[in-house]
Amino acid sequence: MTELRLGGGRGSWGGVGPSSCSEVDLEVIEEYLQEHSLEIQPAHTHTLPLTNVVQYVNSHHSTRIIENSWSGQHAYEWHCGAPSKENEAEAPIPAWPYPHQNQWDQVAYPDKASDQVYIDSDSQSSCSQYQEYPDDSSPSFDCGNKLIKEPLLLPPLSGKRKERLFQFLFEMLQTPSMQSCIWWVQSSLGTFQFSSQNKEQLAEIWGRRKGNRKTMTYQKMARALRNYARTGEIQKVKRKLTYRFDEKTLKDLQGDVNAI
DNA sequence: ATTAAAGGGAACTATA
DNA sequence: TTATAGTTCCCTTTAA
Repeated sequence: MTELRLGGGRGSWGGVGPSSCSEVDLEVIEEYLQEHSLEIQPAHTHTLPLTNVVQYVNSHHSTRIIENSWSGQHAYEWHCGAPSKENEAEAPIPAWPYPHQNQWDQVAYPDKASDQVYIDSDSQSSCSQYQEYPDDSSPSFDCGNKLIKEPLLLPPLSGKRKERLFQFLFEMLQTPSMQSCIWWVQSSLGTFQFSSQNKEQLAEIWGRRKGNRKTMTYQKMARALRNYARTGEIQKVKRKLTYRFDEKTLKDLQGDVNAI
């Protein structure tokens, strides 16, 4: 009971290490991003610092919704019935976060993920509500690659309105490389789902982007998500790790993205 | 019975 | 200074 508490809060800062779980993965990813930093810059970024590449992209790319759907029809169904591998096979390294080349601009999504990646699959989800569940352990991407560090670590620009959580999630949903962490269940309805295996990594990215003192966890991120139930941006749906953007929110987000 | 996920109160931080 | 939007902690409940 001798935890050092600084800043009057509950958190102890200064010695807080990163969460144990995915530290290695993040390092790898960050390195990867670093290597590709130059590729990221060009087309859309003008003179924006890397820090904001994603944010910039977020508001300037066109909407291409990648949707992973699944066959479950009831809450929790896929967890037990569907060929979920979540309990055993951990997804490799979650694909990583950065929209390396603003890919969704006119994307042909990565072959590797094509098994379960659909472009704007609303058009494909005509027959039943949900079709396929994403294979959580799928995307093979370049697991061994490294990703950029800066975008994840630099503090956000001051003076700029910080990105909100629901915007971040929407952005991640458009990011092919994030498919192993989050995917559309049904994009037309704004329903999306987190990966049981990789949700923590997504949360970490969020935390880093926000420049939080401590490592963000899914639990904490979900707490923020629950606040949206009050304000309406996102509602929880009765299915494991599944949420839904409010209609208006979804429209706004899509609008932002299309208003290039 | 165990565990992961969900839910929410309360205090706190950072920013506009 | 106040409001907003989380963040952090912690505890309880629910469901598989």
